[in-house]
Amino acid sequence: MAATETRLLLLGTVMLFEPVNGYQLRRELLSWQVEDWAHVNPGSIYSGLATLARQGNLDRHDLVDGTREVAVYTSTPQGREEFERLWFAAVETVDLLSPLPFHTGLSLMPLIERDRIVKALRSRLANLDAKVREQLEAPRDLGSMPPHVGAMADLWMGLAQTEREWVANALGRIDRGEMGLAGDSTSWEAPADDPGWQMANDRERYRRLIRGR
Amino acid sequence: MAATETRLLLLGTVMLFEPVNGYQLRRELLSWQVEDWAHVNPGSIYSGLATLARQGNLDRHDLVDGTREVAVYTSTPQGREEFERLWFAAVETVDLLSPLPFHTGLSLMPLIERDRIVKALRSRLANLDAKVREQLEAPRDLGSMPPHVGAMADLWMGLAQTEREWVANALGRIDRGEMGLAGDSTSWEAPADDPGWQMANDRERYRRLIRGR
DNA sequence: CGTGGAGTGTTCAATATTGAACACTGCATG
DNA sequence: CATGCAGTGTTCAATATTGAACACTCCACG
Repeated sequence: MAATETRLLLLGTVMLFEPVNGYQLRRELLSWQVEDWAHVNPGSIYSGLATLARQGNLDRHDLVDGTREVAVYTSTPQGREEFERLWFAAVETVDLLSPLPFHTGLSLMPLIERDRIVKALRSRLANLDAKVREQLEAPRDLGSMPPHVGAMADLWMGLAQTEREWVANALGRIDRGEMGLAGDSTSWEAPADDPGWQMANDRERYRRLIRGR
Repeated sequence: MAATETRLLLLGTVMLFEPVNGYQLRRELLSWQVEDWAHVNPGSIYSGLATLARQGNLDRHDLVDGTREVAVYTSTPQGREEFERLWFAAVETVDLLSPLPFHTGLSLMPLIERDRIVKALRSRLANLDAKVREQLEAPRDLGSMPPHVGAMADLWMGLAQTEREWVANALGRIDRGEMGLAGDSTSWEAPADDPGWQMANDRERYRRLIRGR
């Protein structure tokens, strides 16, 4: 779990679906096609959850569900604070060659208050600008570096520019209430055919089992 | 060494500077500011070299340099083949959320023949186009996904577009012989003040020591 | 000359990651 | 009602990664 985005992702997903077991998380993340970007294979989910529990960011409940034993996780207050911290770091920190934390953060936006999202994105915008300026003003020892290195720097600048525009645009959309965030006038609702009802059932049962101990 | 870009980077850097020891590699990579992107801390260099040696991609020579023992590495024929394989995979494979293999590949361009670079970049261009088309034609269940997910897809498209243009442009530059690659009419030369002479000395000494065993 | 700080070169224990494999429950099929 | 196959939920040994710490040399400075 060196890659802090695994922490962020697991903590966030638990918060979205708690109480929840490892397999449900795996299924959910697969359905987000997260495996395409984050590197979450079954093993790292379970060990990541264990680590987060050991650190006091999650509570582990060993339930007996019917005949079956199942390990179900819920977030702790400390875990929710940790999530906020990680989320801010992921969204504010610019590293164009490791975009995963940022993308992970974006995908977990709904867990953060609207005002704080705006604050974090504005901060990212500033950081992007700073990095671009830094790059432009760098003592471009032209001639001292091979041409392909210069070309790579161009690519980097292009990516920074693209992201900058996207962030600015996103801030506009949020401002106009178009991002479906909590507190927007027209907050987004999941469609009615409801593919997640199964998990909602489990969740309710888990909740009762936790209470009844 | 799950991240295959560490393999690629180490193998390539050894090929650039062989015979070379772990510390020299570390210094060189630091000077490329590689630690900013790839995650190479001292430990992973040494264990990565050990792994590559165990697999027969590198030879390890335990030399006595003056009074000091030093572990010096050279590439094997198998290692050079492996490098080509890894390089092609890194440059051809499009994963916009893990740009490191591509960047690592770009930084090691000088180790690859010009024609093969062109081939790989053309292939990447095709793969980028394919992914973009796929994304556009995806059954955009508009309304079935929260708006922030759609916004993330927009970001992804923008990045793909930016990279596409850069690759097309780079192909043009290579074609006009502006990239300083081996075989270009005006191949690029390091400036004369020669910051690498120290390593060149060590290299020569290591070569003699290896021969004299 | 000793004392210490910077540079060189490497190891190592603690931790994380990988993905194959396990164990179990339905349940459909011949 | 065996057989096997898809789904559920988790563990584990092998491997990789981390970064602090080690051991050494060189050299400057009081």
